[in-house]
Amino acid sequence: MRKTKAETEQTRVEIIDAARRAFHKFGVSRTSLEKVAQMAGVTRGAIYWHFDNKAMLFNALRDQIQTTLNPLDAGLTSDDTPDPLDTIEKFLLGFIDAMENNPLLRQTFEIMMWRCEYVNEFASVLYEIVRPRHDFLSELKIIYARAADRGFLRPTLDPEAMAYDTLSFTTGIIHNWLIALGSAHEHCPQIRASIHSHVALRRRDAISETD
Amino acid sequence: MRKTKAETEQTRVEIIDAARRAFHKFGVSRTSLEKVAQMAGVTRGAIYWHFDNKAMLFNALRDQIQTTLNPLDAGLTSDDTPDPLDTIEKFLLGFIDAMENNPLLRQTFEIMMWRCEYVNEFASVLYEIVRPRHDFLSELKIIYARAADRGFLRPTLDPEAMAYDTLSFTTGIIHNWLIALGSAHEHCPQIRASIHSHVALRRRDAISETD
DNA sequence: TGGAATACATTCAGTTTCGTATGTATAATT
DNA sequence: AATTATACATACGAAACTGAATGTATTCCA
Repeated sequence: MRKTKAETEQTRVEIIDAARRAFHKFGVSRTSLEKVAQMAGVTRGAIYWHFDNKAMLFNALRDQIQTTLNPLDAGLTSDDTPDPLDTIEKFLLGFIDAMENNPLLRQTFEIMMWRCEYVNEFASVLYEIVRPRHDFLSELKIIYARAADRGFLRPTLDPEAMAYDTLSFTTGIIHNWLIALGSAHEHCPQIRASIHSHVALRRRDAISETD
Repeated sequence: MRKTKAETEQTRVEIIDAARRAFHKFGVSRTSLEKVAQMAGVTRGAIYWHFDNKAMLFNALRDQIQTTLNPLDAGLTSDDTPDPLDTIEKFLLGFIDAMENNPLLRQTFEIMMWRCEYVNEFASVLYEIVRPRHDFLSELKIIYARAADRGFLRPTLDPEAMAYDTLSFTTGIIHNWLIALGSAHEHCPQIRASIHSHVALRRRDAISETD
């Protein structure tokens, strides 16, 4: 029953895909590898061949979304717009877009937030959640400092404090938005307005403050 | 082996207490009722007497913190300060204080955020997480509208949008703060400054904007 | 083209956990 | 004081899950 390399990679992907659906439906703990195997159309033997255990399978599932996330990060890091605050706004909107249009990404985030218990072998995964947030914070500090330099940030505001504020805001909207999606699949249109007003609040020239 | 009513209530509390420590250490799914019983110094029989199953025990654990949360909510709802923005700031600071000083509260929040999978019988618990946030949002709308009425809010700002912003901010700081606490038990002093600046950003008379 | 490595499927032993059923000493009730 | 309801402890049956061990049909490589 040996497969060609392409077929092998195919089953690997199918296992990960099945695991994502299973984790999302039953939670990570309650999902047995037998269940994943059934949903992938294989047996546990196949899973144990590709992955050491459930934690490794979870990690593979998490790594999968990096392909989607990297271009977003690249857009944040590059300094290609004159107004750095636009960069932040575009990044946040892009993130929401990605979450709306990419069910794979959304499911993975929901699993990480509401369907996984970060203890024992999963405790280390928590670091993988902290790190991108920390990176995001670092990048925000740079961008806000740049915005201050170029005179786009309101003069009284401290770039570092604004970075913390935006990090918290971002964490919060994603959490609350995903909760809202979970309880009822509404489109939540005000989230984009919320992002816009969050950034606008920091701009030097607010709409009616024509100095 | 029948106990008096006071003793009965005592063991009930001890079971809940043990469950909290167990859930926090091992995660909800991986915590067997046998383990909880051991940590409480009883047998599973005692647990099944007081609670139908693990989900009910979890609910009891969640209800326990309401006693701590209610006074905070009361402080938010009451209109006893002239500046409504102060009410918001005080509430947020009070919440952080409570989390810092009350390990029971903190542990319970950590369990709800990182050590529970919201599926099947726990899916309904998610609603219990959504509801207080929704209530908080409603209250924020009222308070910001009041602040606008009394002239404390910067005129260009929409009270409703600000309510969403503050809800997201609050969700975010708590999440990020608890993550930071989990990875390393630092005091995170900038969180209070962050709260202050968040509210200050919405005030009509910012520090250097002496009109 | 034949042997070795591969990509699984199948089987097995062992542990863990749950819910319930039953036993029992004692407090509460009358 | 006898009875009943209570507050557990103990024992039992059944199911689920894991990791490893083994079997096997191919594919790859020399």
